Amino acid sequence: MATIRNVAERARVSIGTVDRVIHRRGKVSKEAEERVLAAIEELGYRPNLLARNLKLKRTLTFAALLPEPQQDGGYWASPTRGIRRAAASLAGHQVEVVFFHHDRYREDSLRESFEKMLAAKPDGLLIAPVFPVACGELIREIPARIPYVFFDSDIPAADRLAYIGQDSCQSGRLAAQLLSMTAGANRHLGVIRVLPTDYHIEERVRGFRSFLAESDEIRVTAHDVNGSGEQESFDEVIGSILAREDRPGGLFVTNARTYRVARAVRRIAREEHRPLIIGYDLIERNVELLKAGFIDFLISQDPDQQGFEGVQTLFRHLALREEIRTTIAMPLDIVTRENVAYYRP
Amino acid sequence: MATIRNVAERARVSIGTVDRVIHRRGKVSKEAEERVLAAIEELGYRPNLLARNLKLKRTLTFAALLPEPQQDGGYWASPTRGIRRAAASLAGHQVEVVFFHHDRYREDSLRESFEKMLAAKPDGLLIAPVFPVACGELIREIPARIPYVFFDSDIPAADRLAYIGQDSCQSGRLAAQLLSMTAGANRHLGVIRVLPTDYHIEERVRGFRSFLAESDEIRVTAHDVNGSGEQESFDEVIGSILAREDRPGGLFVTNARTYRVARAVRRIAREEHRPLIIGYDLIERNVELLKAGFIDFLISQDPDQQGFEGVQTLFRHLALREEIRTTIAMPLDIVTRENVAYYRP
DNA sequence: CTTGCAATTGTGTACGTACACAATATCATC
DNA sequence: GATGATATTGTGTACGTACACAATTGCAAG
Repeated sequence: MATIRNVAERARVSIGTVDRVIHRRGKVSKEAEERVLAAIEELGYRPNLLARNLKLKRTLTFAALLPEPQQDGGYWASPTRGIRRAAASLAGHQVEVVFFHHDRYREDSLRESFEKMLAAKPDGLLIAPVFPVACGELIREIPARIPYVFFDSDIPAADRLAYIGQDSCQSGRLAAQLLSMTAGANRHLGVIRVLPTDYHIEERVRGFRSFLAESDEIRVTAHDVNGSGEQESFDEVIGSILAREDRPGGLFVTNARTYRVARAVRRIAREEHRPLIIGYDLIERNVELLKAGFIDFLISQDPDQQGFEGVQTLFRHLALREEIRTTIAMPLDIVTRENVAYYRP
Repeated sequence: MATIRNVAERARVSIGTVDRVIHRRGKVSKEAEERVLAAIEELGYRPNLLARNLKLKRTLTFAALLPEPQQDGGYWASPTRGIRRAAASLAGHQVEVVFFHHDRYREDSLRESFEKMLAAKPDGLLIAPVFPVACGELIREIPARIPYVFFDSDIPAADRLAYIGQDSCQSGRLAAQLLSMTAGANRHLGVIRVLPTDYHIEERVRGFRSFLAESDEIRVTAHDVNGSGEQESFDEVIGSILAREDRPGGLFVTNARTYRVARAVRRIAREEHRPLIIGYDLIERNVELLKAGFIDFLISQDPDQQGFEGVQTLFRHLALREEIRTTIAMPLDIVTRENVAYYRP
């Protein structure tokens, strides 16, 4: 394995010059720089990370800003775990992560956590921008030298290092495909839109409709239900859907509250006549009902992995100075009773 | 973080003595040793692996033993890529991987590559044991100090460091679930067993049957076809299946040759009456037919990731001295036309 | 041909560890 | 007490890198 010294010898300069070229610290003549770059290329030189990190003895501190882990049915525990996992695997590289959680439904809580996060002077940020508008403002306060990565949701206009997450529209298409294949003779599907709506929910619905628009024969009806309300409100909406003459053969639930729809269906519909149910996210209550056979499909976007990749991305950028792709899409995992055991929540 | 020097100061000895205690190299008085051990304990000293490995200047060489990349429709290119990817990402840690490919259908070719591999004196092995019996014999030749990891297939009796791969039986169950959900009113499913059969194929069929055994009403018929034969032999078998009075509503193809079944079906069946087709592996020809709508589902086990994880596992064991889980199951990815873009082949 | 100054290049040290080798302590023997 | 042998302990160097600082070069002005 070539060392900086080998490069220096081949380029007929000292290791100091090679070092300056590698770190773009200037003060190098054009000829020397060219020879060094050529030598690096020819020898396939890669800096020895052991030696580099040993010398730097640097501790990189990343800050993660996301909702409280237990919110949204424990959904946010997943990226939290992924971030922890990444931090542990990079511990040998002196990487540390500090968490700043906030209330997912209170904007002032986000602002407060955001300020605290900046006050901690981290080397990189990992942000789940659940309030797109507020976040869009706040990120202007981030000093230019601090790179930040979005996960879960995106703000494309922002000067982010990367976005890691889902393709909501495509996941809606996928749901439509699965339901139209499994609904059998029944050519009517229902969409349960859980309020308050957000970007993901709208995109999912859009994708769902766009897929079905291509097939002529399937009809879609949409139904709104208040997500933060009591179970009764779900029972009511589901009850009215199931009471229709043309009851749908499948229901598409647009977010993680799928378990509430499934519970309502379980209570109201006779087992052999229940509609298929497809929803989102491997939160505990959804998985339970999937295993029990009351939910048929869950679409997951490996939120654990999103957190993991986020930390890795910051690390690769800051410690390894790698080029970073700006969008990293997670697979659209289709999870059923039979493969649920192989997916991380 | 405490260093060996801190320990030496606290124990009132030189770092040389501490070093001798740590490595149990003797030549240390009882009193000194006691003081050193106490100091290590009190300071919570852990050797810095960066510095250790830097000093030892150890280059880890891993050897990968697997079939030629282009075999099985290019299937083996995937783990090859994953292994390369891991090697690249660990290049800074002085990790190198050497490939030893063999002919997937010739046992003597395996033996030959195996000997070459051992002759290269690698620090760790990554093996796809496609000939379980022959492999079971050959691994006895591996010196005890060289750890090895299996991927793709397993030999549980072997003293492997880890197995990374698929749960074939469960994937069969998953296929059965998907087909029974999508086959609609038709309560008859077909299994296409591609010869020569192997462990995976048998397990997949077993899982498929075990799922359907739990439901009373679905009937299964199995059909054998020679995988290495001409397309005509496929056409013939499929033709006879489709000519039956009770033609199946779905076909389960037990390995990567799914594209051949799909082609036969395309040629013979009228589009609106074709059975659903579910098969395995994101090889090029399968993906093409999935996108074109002639295959409905492909089950994938991220073979790229299997290779990647294999290298990472060896690295973590040898360089970081981590504890290793002995079985690492890949997710059973369900791939359709609508989410295929998000999966690596 | 100096001198002064900027541009460029080279050198030394430290990071924490492993190990060879030098240095010192201990102790029996004469 | 001197000698030598052995047990114990301390020191120096190297691993490959980053960076501060020293040294050298080039070049225009005097």
